[in-house]
Amino acid sequence: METRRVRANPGEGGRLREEILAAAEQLLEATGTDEAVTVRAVAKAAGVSTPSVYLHFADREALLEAVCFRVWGQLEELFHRSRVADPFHSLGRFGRAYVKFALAHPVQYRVLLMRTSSSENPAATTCFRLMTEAIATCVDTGLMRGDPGTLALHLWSAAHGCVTLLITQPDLPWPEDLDAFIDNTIRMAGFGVALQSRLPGVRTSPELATALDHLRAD
Amino acid sequence: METRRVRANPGEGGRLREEILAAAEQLLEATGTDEAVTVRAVAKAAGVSTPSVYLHFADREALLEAVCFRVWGQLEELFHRSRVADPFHSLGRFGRAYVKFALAHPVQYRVLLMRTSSSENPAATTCFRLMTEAIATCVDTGLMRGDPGTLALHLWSAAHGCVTLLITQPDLPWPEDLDAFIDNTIRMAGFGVALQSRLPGVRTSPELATALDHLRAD
DNA sequence: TGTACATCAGTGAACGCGCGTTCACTGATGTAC
DNA sequence: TGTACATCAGTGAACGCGCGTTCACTGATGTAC
Repeated sequence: METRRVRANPGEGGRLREEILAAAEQLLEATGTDEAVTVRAVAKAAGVSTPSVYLHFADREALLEAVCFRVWGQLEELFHRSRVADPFHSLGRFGRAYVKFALAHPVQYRVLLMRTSSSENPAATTCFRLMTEAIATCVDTGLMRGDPGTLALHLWSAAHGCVTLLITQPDLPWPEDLDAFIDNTIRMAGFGVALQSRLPGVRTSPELATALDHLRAD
Repeated sequence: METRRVRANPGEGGRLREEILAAAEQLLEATGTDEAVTVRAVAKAAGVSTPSVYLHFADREALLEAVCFRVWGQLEELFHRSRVADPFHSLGRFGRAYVKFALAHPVQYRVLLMRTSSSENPAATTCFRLMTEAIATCVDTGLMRGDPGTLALHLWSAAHGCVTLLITQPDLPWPEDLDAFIDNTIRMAGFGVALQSRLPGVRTSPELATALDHLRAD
């Protein structure tokens, strides 16, 4: 940013805040790591002196969180748009949307959900709520059994594991058709949760094979 | 460590290496974060000057990796001991062992599997191999269908997701009986993988409900 | 219309910190003669 | 048995760095009289 910044007039101080956020986000996505988001680097990228950042953010951590939440807000709307009539189908669409959203914003995902948050974590809370709402409708129809919150944690584990393995271990032998893999991960979780609540005692292959054989009746 | 260190004689220089590793591991587990494992802190904890660390480790990163691999080596033997005759039952035992091992060493797990490793990651490679071997026997018996490697990635995603969510988001409303939750996560993954490969077209509740109804024949 | 003043967005310079790493050195031990 | 020397585990002091953060300050704008 070599062009001379135009100073904001009194009353429009919030303008710089947006410029700082944009610069920080760009820096975050360009470097791929939050370590690059130093107060100095952000200020430089925004074409402003370092102390100016402190006019709008209490400290580095507050800036970093604000940047990550900026994109996170879109997730809720994404879930809304994914909703369809059938609850199980909806659940699958939520899961796929979640994974793809996370993979589209890997650094933000890392900051928000892969660090131990010191205080309460609104990102995690939002995720949990969305997952729970989605699964509650499946429980209502009798398709699944048990506490929606706990079932949601199961489903979320699967989606979260898929995302985080993909992000941090790109060198693993991932299948070529990644969309299909994600799809199957979500289906695995959905099927697994449904089936598991109906076969509480099953632990061995013969028992499971017998149970699954009944499905061939179709 | 206030007691005066006894200097190693020529030929037994490797002794300090072990003492440094032990000190670093203790530091890692006591603080709960790898950020606390600085060269200076480790040297101090080992009762030795800072440059001495460089006699045995190329740099800080090499030290950190060595510390984490120290405990990781136990995982393979743990899998060996978990093996039982029935492959599906084995798979479940592997999964539970994996999750519990990871939760017993959360900081090492974080360093080895929750950071993007610059070079090849032996920890991830080992995990993948163990999972694939375990699932291959299930495929051999016809219980599951598909590429063992890909199925292993599905299973691993579920276990990994469960571990990482538990580690990084302890404030979520986890069920009181955590053992049962872990157990169900693993069963969900196992059931899910098996069922998913047999019902490739299912996407909606009515279809799944019909399929599951057949299981009630037992 | 002109002027003194209050407001406040933004700055330059500096503080202090802990870090990874390097360098020339020490000094106890084992060994060759 | 005594002595000179090579070996090598371990050290003290320092270098340079980038960081987060603070402080006293500037200077353009809007406003009251």
